[in-house]
Amino acid sequence: MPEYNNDTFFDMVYQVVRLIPKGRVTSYGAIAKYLGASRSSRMVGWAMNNAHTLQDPVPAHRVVNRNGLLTGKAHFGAPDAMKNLLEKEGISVKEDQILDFKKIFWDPTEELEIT
DNA sequence: CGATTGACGTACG
DNA sequence: TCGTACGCCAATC
Repeated sequence: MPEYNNDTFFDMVYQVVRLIPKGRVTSYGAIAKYLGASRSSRMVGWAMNNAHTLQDPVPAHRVVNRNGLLTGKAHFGAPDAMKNLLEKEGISVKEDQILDFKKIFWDPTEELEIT
């Protein structure tokens, strides 16, 4: 059974992802950059992978790559699970590509201030 | 314990 | 503009 790995980076990723407002999305790199590890964007993806095992829900469907492409949709079980969740929040998705991505993009480095 | 992989992104040619 | 190479760190093989 998975425990709460409050190491730092991973847990911070989970927290930021949970802070993503409904109907908004962000990118792995944006989160990594917010954490001060812009070059560790891959770890954000790994965090999401581990997030699947967490007890607390993590809206990983609101996290996409820099292109606004649903690269992680394959990890949701169903091919359209991620797309369904996004559209359910009012986000338009076409061919695994988020429409108006630039518009609904939620940048933690701007929306959230580093305390 | 060494090599490979992974939900990415940037740099370089 | 497109394709390839590398970095980053942890988990898995």
